[in-house]
Amino acid sequence: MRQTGAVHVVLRRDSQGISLIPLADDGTDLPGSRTIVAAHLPGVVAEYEAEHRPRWVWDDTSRWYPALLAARVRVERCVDLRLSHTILRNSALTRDSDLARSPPSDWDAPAVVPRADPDATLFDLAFGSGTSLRPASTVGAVVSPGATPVAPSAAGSAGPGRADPDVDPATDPVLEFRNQRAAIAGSGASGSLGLLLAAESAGALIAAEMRFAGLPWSVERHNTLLTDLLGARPAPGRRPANLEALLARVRAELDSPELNPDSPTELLRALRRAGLVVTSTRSWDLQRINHPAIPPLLEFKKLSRLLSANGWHWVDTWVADGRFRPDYVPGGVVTGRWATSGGGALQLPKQVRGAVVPDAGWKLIVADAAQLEPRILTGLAGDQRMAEAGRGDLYEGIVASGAVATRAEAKVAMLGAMYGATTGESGRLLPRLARAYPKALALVEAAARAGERGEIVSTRLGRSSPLPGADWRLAQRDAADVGASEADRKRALSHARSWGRFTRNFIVQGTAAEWALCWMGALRNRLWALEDGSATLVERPHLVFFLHDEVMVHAPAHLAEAVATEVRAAAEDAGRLLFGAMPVSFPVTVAIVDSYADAK
DNA sequence: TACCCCAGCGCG
DNA sequence: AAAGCGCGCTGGGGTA
Repeated sequence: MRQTGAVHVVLRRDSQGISLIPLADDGTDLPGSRTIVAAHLPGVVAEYEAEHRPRWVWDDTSRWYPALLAARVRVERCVDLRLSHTILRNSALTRDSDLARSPPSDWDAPAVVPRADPDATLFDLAFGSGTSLRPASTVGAVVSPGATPVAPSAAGSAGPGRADPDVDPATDPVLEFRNQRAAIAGSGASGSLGLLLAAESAGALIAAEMRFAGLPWSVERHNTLLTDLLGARPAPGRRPANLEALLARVRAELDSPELNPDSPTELLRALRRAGLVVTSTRSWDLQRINHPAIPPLLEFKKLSRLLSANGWHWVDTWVADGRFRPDYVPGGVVTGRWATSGGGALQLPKQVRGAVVPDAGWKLIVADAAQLEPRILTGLAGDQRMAEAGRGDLYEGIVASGAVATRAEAKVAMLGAMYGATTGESGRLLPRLARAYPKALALVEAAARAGERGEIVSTRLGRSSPLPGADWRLAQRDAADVGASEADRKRALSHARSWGRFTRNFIVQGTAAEWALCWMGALRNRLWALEDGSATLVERPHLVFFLHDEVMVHAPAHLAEAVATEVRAAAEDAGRLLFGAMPVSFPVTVAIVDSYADAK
């Protein structure tokens, strides 16, 4: 890999514009620091990117990167200081660092996502600091124009990072970067932590790029789909015809002409008045009841859900120019999984996936990591026998080993092991799984016991679970008191067990999230390398969707097979990155399709 | 009016 | 033949 010039370049908003501050790996100053006006940033970043391929260091990817992408500038790598800070703040590996011992700061606050402001320019949204960078200064004199660098200061810890008296030390990315490098260096696990932070930061780039590119969405197909199921789009405030008809049947059968089925209490009352024994209005519970009102009611619930969650209003709000652009939130879940904000991108029902279609001449490549979490557990535990069972279909392999009789049993038992099932079929099968795969089961059991004691557990790369909350500790304390009642002890035990199920799952879900980040990061690099030339991100094969253990690439049709190959290769990359020589396999199913609905 | 919580259901 | 993890969103229903 070509590596000239600075390894890291910090971007910092200063009173005079934006400073670019080159730093060595350990955070010490390198020559070449300069300050530019915000409007020049994309051009300057593009220059650096072409010449030095630095790792950009910034406070929030979601704040800097969208405007760069809008200016057709893609960066190869970055350090997202806020996401990194959160990991280092909580990791057991860095618990003795200055960073972890310092009081909460601005770096612990959630990212400030710039909200749409009709009067703000693109650059205000991305780079405006609110005080030091109002439009007047943006259009003013260039502080340090073009390629003329500001005179470099001598290398040392007190260089450009403190040169600007207007920079608040509490939010200075240079100081924060140095703190983080020190925490990593002192952790004794700089390899895995470094990989984790690189993967997390790559994820932040991908999240911004996926939002920029958008998920190809056919409003027309979506409308057809809705109309077939619900009837034509109704006037505002009215129900579609099919829904209205179903509701009429339900009301008639329950003899409740005014019934609002969206109100659980009202519905429960109506069902009881009709002589039914019900304690909830959940579809799953209602299914078992034999009454003529139930089938239309279940159908109504299903379609009503579609209408409210992904109906015409949803399309109007979230789909524009043939693209669905959700707000991805990397690290939004404690386990390290992504969350989304708005649009419900991680809950796209199968019902509407037919509306996800590629552009003309393009394909969607949909890939799914098969049985990811059990395989992650295999690697975490170093369970050779489970690795052996997982050479093909893992569940069939478990059956072949003689542990259980059917594939369905193997699946239920594995889920129970990872979630902490105690009763039912899953709980019943667990001992048999434990006999066949003692190493794997011992690992999740140990994580559960740690959680029950209120301790922290960590993923493969070093993301640690939070401590239980105040009410949890209170419950344990009350139960330990001499005057504790039986109810107190039961409550404490229930809390403890519950937290144990969380920590049990945390190590698996969290390590799976790390695997997925490595998979996507590797895939992103591989996709970029597929084509040369000046084509921008969305003119090349690019990621458009991510769903925990599933990715989607939008690519020109002639490259679809090549993309499929890279997707598989990237999965192998991820397995090696996390588990090294451990022979655990991560097969992926890949579908090249003209609609998301046609994948698996 | 604004906000919070719950029930229910979608996804992995 | 169904209880065990992690989420976000909607509509109802309550409170301030």
